[in-house]
Amino acid sequence: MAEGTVAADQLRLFIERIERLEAEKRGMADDIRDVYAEAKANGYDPKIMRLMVRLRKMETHTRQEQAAMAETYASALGVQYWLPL
Amino acid sequence: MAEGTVAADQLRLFIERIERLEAEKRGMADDIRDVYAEAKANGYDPKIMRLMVRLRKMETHTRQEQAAMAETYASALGVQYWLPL
Amino acid sequence: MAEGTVAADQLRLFIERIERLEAEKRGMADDIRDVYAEAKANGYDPKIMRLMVRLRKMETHTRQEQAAMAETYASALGVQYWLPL
Amino acid sequence: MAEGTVAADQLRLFIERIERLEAEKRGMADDIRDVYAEAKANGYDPKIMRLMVRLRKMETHTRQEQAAMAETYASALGVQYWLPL
DNA sequence: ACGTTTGCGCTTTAGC
DNA sequence: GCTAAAGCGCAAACGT
Repeated sequence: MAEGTVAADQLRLFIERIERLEAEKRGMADDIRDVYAEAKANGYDPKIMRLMVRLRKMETHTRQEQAAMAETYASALGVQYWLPL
Repeated sequence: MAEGTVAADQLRLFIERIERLEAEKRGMADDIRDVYAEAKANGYDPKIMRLMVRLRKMETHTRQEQAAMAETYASALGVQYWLPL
Repeated sequence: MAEGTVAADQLRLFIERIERLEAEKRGMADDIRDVYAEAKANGYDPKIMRLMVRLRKMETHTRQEQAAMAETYASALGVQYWLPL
Repeated sequence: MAEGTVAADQLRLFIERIERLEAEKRGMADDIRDVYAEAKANGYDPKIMRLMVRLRKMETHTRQEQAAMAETYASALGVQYWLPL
C-alpha cells in the first residue's frame, strides 16, 4: 500500500472524528432547544429562563474575572498578595 | 408543601438541565479543538482541514452557486483567484 | 506644583490620546460595516465581497501554496472540489 | 458601455473604499502602538497603562450593560419602568 | 528571538 | 429576513 494512501486514510479519520463530534455538539444544542420548548409547554417563559441562565453564568464568570483582574493588577504593580483563602 | 414551591422546583430543574447540556456542549467543542491539535501534531494543516469540513458540509448546489458568484466577482475585480471559499 | 502632579498629568495625557485613537479606530470599523451594508443594498453579496478583500490582501505565492495543499487534501478525501481554483 | 462593466466598476469602487478604510484603521492601530512606546520611553509601564485603559472602558461599558440588562429584565417580566432620570 | 497567553475581530448561529 | 449574541480563530503582546 502506498504511503500516500496511509496519509489519506489518517486524514480521513481525523476529519470523520471531527464531523462526529460536531454532530454530537449539534445534538446538544437541539436538546437545549427542546428543554426550553418543554418548559414553555409547562407555562414558563423561555425568554425569562434564558435571562436567568445568563445571569447565573455571569455571576460565576464575574467572580473569576474579578480574581483574574486582581491578579493582573497585583502583578502589574509588583504587589505581593494573598487571597484570603 | 405550597404550590409556589412546586413551581419553583420545577423551574430549577429545567434551568439545571439546560446548564448541564450547555456544559456537555462545551465539552464537545473542547474535544473538537483537541482533534485539530492532534492532527496538527501529525503534520496536518488545521486551516485546510477546516476548509474541507466546511466543503463536505455544503450541499453541492450551494457550492456551485457560491463558486459561480465568486468567479463573477473575481473577474470583475481582476483577481487571480485561486482559493479558499 | 509638585513633581507627582506633573507625572500624573503626563500619564493622563497619554491615556487620553490612546482612548481618542481607539475611538477613531472603532469609527473606521463602523464605516467599513456601512460600506458593506450599502453594497448589499445595491445587490452585492457581502460574504463574497469579504472573500475578495481577503484574496486581494493575500500574496500570490501564498494563494498558490494554499490552493495546492487544499487540492491534495480534497483528493485524499474524495471531495469534489471544483470550487474555487 | 456594457451593463456588466458598470456593475464591475461599482463593485470595484465598493471594494476600494473598504480597503482604504481598512488601511486607515490599521494606521490607527499603529498610532496606538506608538503612543504606548512613547509612554514607555518616558518611564511608564505599558502593561499598567493597558490595564488602566481597560478599567476605564469597563466602567463605561458596565453602566451601559447594566442599563440594557435592566431593560431586558423589565421587558421580559412585562414591568413598566422608568429610569430615575 | 520564540513560545505562551491573552485580547480583538470576524463568522456563524439562534431568536424574533 | 434581520438583528443581536455567542463561539472561534487570529494576531499582537508579554515573559523567558
